[in-house]
Amino acid sequence: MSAAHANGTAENRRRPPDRRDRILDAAERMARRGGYHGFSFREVAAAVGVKSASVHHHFPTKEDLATELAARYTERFIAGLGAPDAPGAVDRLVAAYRAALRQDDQMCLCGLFGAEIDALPIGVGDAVRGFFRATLDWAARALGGTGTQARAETLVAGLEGALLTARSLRDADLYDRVAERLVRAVE
Amino acid sequence: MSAAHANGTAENRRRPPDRRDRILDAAERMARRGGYHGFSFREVAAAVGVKSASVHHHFPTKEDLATELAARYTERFIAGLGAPDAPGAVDRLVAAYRAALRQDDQMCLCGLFGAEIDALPIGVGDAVRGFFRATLDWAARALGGTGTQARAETLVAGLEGALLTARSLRDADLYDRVAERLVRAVE
DNA sequence: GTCTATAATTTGATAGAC
DNA sequence: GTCTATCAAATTATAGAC
Repeated sequence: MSAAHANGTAENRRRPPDRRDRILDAAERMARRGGYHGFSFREVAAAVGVKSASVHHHFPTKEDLATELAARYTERFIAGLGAPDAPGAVDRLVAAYRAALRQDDQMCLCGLFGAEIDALPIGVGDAVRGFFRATLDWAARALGGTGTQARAETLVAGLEGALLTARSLRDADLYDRVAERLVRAVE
Repeated sequence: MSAAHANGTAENRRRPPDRRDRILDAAERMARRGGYHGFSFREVAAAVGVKSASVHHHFPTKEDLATELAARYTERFIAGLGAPDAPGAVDRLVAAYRAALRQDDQMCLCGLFGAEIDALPIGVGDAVRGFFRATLDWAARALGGTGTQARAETLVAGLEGALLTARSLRDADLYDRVAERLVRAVE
């Protein structure tokens, strides 16, 4: 891989985001509001300051764009959680969903895509399942002990639902109340 | 109100669904798959066997249609739960979301709309909040005791998230595992 | 890599005949 | 209440110049 294409490798981190990344940033913001059918090439292009044909150059189809959106979201989400066997792991998972609510003021991308799962192109659905598998796996390691699968499922599903419900009712505190009880329930 | 327009009153229940109801039925099925931006007047009309202009006659705008969709969904959902102070109320709530998963094979309409809440017309968003308030109120009555608000929030949000996650992973049993633990957590 | 231009289709919505 | 016809705008996507 040449240096020109190696954004993300050791020598090329922290560069200003290139056009492709800015397209993904804009598309993610819109998809986390209105879902897969809630954003368009033209809207994304306008937000970045280019034409829709340029977006198609980087992502030929909407399935390509949305699939990469979900894959990048998953990578960042899992990476942002840190090590599942380090102290305070469960609290970090709660904080990650809490940041979506209070800092981003947005839904979890894959939570929203998951709600539309049967209306998504195949590749996007697969990427969404990848998010849930990765997050459940991380949570199971973070919890440890016995019955980790069902306990991880309760925590992750509960946090997704708490985020969704808190946003619907515009009551951010609801998330904290639910999260506290979920954590105690899976301890 | 004349009898001809009194569908739903004591004397006129159980009539074959009229066109307006069939439009709502088709629209609900589509909205529970793809959300607000995942269905169109033409698709709904085709499913019912009429033209899109006829759908507009019953529901002038998409906001009108989706608002009534959410309101009817809420009425039916709450009515289907029965009395919150009768025995087995919590299990009936769990069964209601379970039926969406296993019988309808669909998302909760207001759960999906809730995930898109910031991208919805005002009236639809208000109706979605009405669903969550009504369901949380019912759950709080069903649970009784102390701390009913937070316990009801944990149960309802948890069941919404369990439905969403089980559908995403195509693992219906996940819902049962999560629901069992949620019920114990809020007992 | 971005642009102009455009194709082909779909969208929400309206006018007016029957 | 339903239809035909239509509109203006938006949609995904492609061709080809620069």
